[in-house]
Amino acid sequence: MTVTDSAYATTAPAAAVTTCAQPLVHPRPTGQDRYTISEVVAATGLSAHTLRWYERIGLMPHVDRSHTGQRRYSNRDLNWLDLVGKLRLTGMPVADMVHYAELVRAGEHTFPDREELLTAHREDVRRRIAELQGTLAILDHKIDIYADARRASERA
Amino acid sequence: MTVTDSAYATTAPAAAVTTCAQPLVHPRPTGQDRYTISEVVAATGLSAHTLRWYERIGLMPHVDRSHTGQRRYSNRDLNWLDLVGKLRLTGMPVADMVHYAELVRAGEHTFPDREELLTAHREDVRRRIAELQGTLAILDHKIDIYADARRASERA
DNA sequence: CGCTTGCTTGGAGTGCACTCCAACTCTCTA
DNA sequence: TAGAGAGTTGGAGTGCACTCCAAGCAAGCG
Repeated sequence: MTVTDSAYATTAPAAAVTTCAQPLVHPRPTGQDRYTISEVVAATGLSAHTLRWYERIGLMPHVDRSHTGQRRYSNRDLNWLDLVGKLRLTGMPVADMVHYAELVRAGEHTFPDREELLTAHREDVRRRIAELQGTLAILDHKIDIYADARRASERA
Repeated sequence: MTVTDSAYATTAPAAAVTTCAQPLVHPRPTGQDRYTISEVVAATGLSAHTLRWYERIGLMPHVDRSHTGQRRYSNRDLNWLDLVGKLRLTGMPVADMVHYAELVRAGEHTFPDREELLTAHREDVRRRIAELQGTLAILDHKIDIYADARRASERA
């Protein structure tokens, strides 16, 4: 297992799992390992623009090319995009994700830095969850008021 | 107590605020009902720019003015800004908040619309909490991997 | 051969939510 | 009376995360 294997791979070995009945998230278009950009668009929901932009800003490991210069994404790339998608969902700024990608490229000696970055982000996510739950209570309260008013007017 | 404009003009605006110990939520600078923009800045954490911008885009009810044309915010305005702040924390787009503000201005007959808007938003918030919790699990998993590596190297 | 489809590029444009600027007025204090 | 300091305005600028564009290349098909 190489450095990049462990680093860019988010979850299970994905290509091997073709027997899986209906993977809900990110169906891998073929069982193979060289996907065109449009296949990746279909698999990830990102636009081709965004995929190329991610590459330009250094958010992707080097994507392989066909003999005609077209991108060929590997399963590892897809796994990486999976992680990026999760981090993005949590509102991590792209700049931070780029930083993380740089750490991954730099090699195993950045493990502590990566752990720290993710731990800090986890704290952030926890804080946000708490925040959202607090707001949920306020929302409930206001909705109750409107619902009470509605029930009162329906009775009348 | 009759609150005249000149009475407020002579009151040093910031003086009252500097003493404030650190009440958790939105300390109301004076016990009164006509706050200057800088008092509202101190109370809400929003910038004066943002407060004026909120007004321009229709996110505020009409803010009262002093005889010299300066804004004087009421406690009701502060309460409204409080709600806006909560909604903003949950990532509600400003356009939606403006829509809600319009409904409020339109009167009580918009109660059902308001209830619907808030209910839809609550669903959104719930979805986001679930999303964040899902990501938390992935974060935990990756942090574990790095932590294991660190402990292994510390033992070695 | 021409046509369509899919991909390539750098750079420009978009939408959101602020954020700042220049030029001005008003009031208070020295 | 001069200057500091808080406030006013419309419009321009900023940063982020895309999103689109124009021009061009390569492969497959009739």
